[in-house]
Amino acid sequence: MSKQVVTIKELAQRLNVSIATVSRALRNSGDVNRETRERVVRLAAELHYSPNYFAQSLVKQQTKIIGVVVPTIYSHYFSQALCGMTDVANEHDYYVMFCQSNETSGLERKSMEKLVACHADGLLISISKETKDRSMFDEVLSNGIPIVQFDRILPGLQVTKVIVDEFEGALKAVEHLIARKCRRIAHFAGPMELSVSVNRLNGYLEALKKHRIPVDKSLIIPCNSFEDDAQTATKKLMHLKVLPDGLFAVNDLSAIAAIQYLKKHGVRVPQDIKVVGFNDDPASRLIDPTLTTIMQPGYEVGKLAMGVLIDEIKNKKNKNQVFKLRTKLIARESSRSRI
Amino acid sequence: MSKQVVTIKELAQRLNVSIATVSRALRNSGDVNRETRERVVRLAAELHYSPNYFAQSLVKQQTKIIGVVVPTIYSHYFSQALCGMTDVANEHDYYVMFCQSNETSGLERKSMEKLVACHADGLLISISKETKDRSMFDEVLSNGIPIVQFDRILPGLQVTKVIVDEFEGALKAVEHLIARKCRRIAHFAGPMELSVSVNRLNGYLEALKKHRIPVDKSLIIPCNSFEDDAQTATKKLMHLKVLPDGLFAVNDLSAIAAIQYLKKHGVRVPQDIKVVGFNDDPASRLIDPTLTTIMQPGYEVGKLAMGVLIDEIKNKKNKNQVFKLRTKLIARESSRSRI
DNA sequence: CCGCGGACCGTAAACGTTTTCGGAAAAAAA
DNA sequence: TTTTTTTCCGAAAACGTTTACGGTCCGCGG
Repeated sequence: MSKQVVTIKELAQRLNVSIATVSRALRNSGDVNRETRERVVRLAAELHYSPNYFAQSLVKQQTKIIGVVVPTIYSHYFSQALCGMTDVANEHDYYVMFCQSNETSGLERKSMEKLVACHADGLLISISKETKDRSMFDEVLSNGIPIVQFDRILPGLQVTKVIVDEFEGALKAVEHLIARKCRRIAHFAGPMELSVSVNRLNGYLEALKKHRIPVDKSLIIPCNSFEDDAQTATKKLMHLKVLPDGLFAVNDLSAIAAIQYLKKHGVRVPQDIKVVGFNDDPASRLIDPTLTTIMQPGYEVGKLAMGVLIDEIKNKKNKNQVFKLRTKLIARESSRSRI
Repeated sequence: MSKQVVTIKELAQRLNVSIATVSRALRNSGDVNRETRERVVRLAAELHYSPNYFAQSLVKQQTKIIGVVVPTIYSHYFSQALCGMTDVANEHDYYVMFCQSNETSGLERKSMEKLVACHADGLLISISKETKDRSMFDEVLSNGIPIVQFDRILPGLQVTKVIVDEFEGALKAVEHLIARKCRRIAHFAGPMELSVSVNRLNGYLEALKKHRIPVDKSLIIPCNSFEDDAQTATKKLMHLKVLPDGLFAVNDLSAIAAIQYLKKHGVRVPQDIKVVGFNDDPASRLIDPTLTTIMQPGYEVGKLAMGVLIDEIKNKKNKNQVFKLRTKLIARESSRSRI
């Protein structure tokens, strides 16, 4: 930012009026002669004057900046959410300041510090895998900056949360398998530090309980979303004495990796084992067989989170609510009963 | 932003020194007694003081904000680029203000206006499909704000550009097919308003020319990346008198849609027709057969673009250069010659 | 004893706005 | 004419910083 090109002061000088008048004319506030106003407006347009947002922020005590910090944008779900957020931000003339934690709590903290330094009006956060410590969150809050958590939640914070009903989604997924006569259902479980993984596991357990299927711990295999991990998990699965007839994976990528691996080793999907994923990743409709999955409304999560945050900012009120969005089961070939 | 929690003024009062001293102590500039400095620093830490970024920007005449405007983040390639950008921005303590044009020139213009209003130090832009008009770009430039274009370029602007060598990538792709004995090679061509589509088409034509294969216009089928469009394109393809033995698609999504459609209609890939895509979308390694494709270094594009922009800002110099990154061919099953 | 340099710190201007308050002039009412 | 009201506009403070400039005090050399 080299020396501002045209300021309110320059306009004032050129028109032989005070800067106050110029400001009033442009803001359309207070009294100013119709003719004067027109002269001001005309010259402003002519010189492409645009007010310095920061100077305004200083006196208005608001920046119209929303800080967004996500673990990584490199995931279909978070892309969708960011999309929804910026769309809503645009409607309300807010800026979105984008930060990534790259799944580390160090970068997450640094991002939050930068965000309070630039006096963001509010923060939208989905925590990293590492995050345990709430001190930085408390500090943000004590600075009077509202936070809305979405998707990945740090428990214990008195703030509004926008989440997806993972539990119910997982329940639906497993019941879908049970309805298709699966009785030995395996689960690829995500990292237990993440609330979403826990919720999906709990949904799995609840479904079994509901249908009086005993829990077999050897069928619950830890798996960190990464392709390699999913392959090892699948290998473990295939080495069980009795092969399961169903698999509920914590996300689509591991489900897809599993399917690939199973196919390569002569296990047929869905005839021998039916598979359900989670996320409705674009890839899920591209593999063979297409993957049954649980759709999470990422775009809606983003829209809603940004919406309530802006609302809280405007009304200076922490609603401290939990918004839980519903998932949708999308049945495809990987769980079909008759071929 | 409710009334700033703790300001430099408050620190000064509490310590019975002037605000100038506080500022000097914290900035470590000018002379200030060691003991005084320590007292200041200690109290600042204690009260969690963080300077108001905007106030600083006002006097320093720089915001450390980089505006990024992309057509949509809802694409693997742009996600990667954004990722690279934020990583570099972080290293240099810059903010990234994120905007989406949703492929409309209206939103693109509005985003740019907002970005000059908040006095971003520089802009990183990949244009929308609609963009024809350069007036807004000129205005930004005339405000002294440097621009670096990446990926999708609006021709004629005297600014630095970071692009991928689409031409050479397409050339490689088609030569790969030719080397595998394809002689009737079709091309799904993207929208001609986009420089990238044009470059890929030209690469295709060049490859044919180089190997003295006559161009058959009926083999060049327009296709707008969308799934439906790709299906209609594939349908057209199958209705040709003689089926092509190769297909070079403008991007992976249309290639994948084509493969699905071909498979469903009994055409074998790669035996009957070999297919190459563009992008190395994660989906490309998940379908059956896995898709041969051209990898574009999205993350690197982002890193480089942000890097040169920051460099130009610091040195106040528009280098007006073109950085062309190389693609990489990733051979997979969809183009194998022996099965 | 005088003067000088250095160490330390305060005053005030500047950055570009918005907004309160009050004043001048014009118009209306008396 | 005088008073009141209205219309329009300017001065100045405020937002939270940085920084150029100058002042005070101290110690030291002469």
